[in-house]
Amino acid sequence: MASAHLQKPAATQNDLKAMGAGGVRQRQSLEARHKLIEATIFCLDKFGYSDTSIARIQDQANVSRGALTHHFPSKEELVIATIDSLLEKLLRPSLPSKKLSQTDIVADLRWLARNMTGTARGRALSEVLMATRTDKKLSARVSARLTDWNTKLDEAVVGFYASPNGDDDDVRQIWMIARTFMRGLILQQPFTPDPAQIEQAINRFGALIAPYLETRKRDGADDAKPL
Amino acid sequence: MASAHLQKPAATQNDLKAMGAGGVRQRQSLEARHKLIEATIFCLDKFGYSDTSIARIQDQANVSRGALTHHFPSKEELVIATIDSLLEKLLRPSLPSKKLSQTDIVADLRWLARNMTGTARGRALSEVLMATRTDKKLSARVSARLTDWNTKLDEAVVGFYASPNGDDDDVRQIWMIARTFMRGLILQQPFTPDPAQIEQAINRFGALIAPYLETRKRDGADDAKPL
DNA sequence: TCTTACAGAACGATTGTTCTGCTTGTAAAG
DNA sequence: CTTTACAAGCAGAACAATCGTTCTGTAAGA
Repeated sequence: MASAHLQKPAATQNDLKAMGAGGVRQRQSLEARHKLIEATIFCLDKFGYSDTSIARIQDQANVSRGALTHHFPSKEELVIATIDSLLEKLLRPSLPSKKLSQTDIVADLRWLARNMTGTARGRALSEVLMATRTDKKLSARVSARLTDWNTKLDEAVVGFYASPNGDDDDVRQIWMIARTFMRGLILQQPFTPDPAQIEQAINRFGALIAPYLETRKRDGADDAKPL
Repeated sequence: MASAHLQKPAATQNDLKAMGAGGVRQRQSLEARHKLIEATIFCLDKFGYSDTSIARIQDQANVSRGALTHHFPSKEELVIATIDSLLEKLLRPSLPSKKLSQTDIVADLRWLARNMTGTARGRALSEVLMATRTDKKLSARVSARLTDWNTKLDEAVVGFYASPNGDDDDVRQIWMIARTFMRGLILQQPFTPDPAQIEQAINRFGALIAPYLETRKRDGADDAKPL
């Protein structure tokens, strides 16, 4: 029989905060898992997917090799748990200070760009996305999660924006294009090292799609911000 | 003193054709280099950057280990030569059958998408681009080539397209955005596996930028097609 | 004759995984 | 409330496999 923690989803900060009690054992376990996932994200961002080795991760996490293999019996498990963590955090970014602008779509796009290319989490996700292209084993295990996540995102987006012609599908498509453009920035950066030029391109892109979007009247929960 | 072939640029098909004569020795050398570079591109596309090892490349190229290390004393040299080859071919795509449409910008964009995400060369380039983000040694050696290539591309683009308001810089920016979007498609694909949806997004993106571009009257050489 | 082109063994370093042992929280039995 | 048994959590050695590089030796064109 598999141990309990292996069937649990990835440990997150929320989880850690949520369970102040609940057993010393379980708490330590979740803490270790969390540390390892954070270390993996750090390494993916700093060293890239190919140079993110088990040794480097356990080094960064200050965790013994035995502890690592105990929580994640294979590297694949660790990567998948990391992806889960990345997706969850990217879907519910905790930005209590800066809410949706609701008026300036270009400003929202800038926030989106910063979230996807200007943070370690965003870059780490890009690294694993690139890896899933060729790693079929990994792809088989995460593709469902990715498409699900994308669908959830679409729903969230439609909750925030509307099309002038009332077509929700067009809103979804426009934002899918926006996300694609943002992801492309990571691959375009080697060609265009000047940050100012990148920023101008983001603004210009925002101007291109702004006519086809309008913010929807908010009528309730404001816990999430769409990517 | 370094050997002559190390100072030469990457061997290309053009080079091979150009020098039918020129010494058996040099010819064999260029041929081996070409085979190795092509094998590297194949492996980058099929296995990804992290799983593209020397052993796999020499296996794919049907070349001995000694030959490989002779032509490329380090893996970095091979990767750089491969990048050079990729950039050159992508700047001068030999498409004698299908010339620039000159009228349908969306069709040109589709061609661009196919070239960047639908070919082994395009995907291989994406792999190394992702690698340069974290591999500082590699980045230091290729960043100048990439920015130069980008500039050349801008010039070519301006030769083909114009802005309705006459601002060439705007043409450059629009096409830079287009290239960025295309690159993003590779990273977006795991989220959107449906090819039809991708194609629709490409068409929609084309419609977004088409109003800001018009084809320039061609007045001469039609050897190159801009990316 | 001498350098280029190649063949292939050998190298230490590092990869991810498996294994054995030890500590300790925890829950059931007394 | 103790005691006891057992699994969870963890430490670290050992593993074969593979990584990229370096080396020595051979064949052949210039």
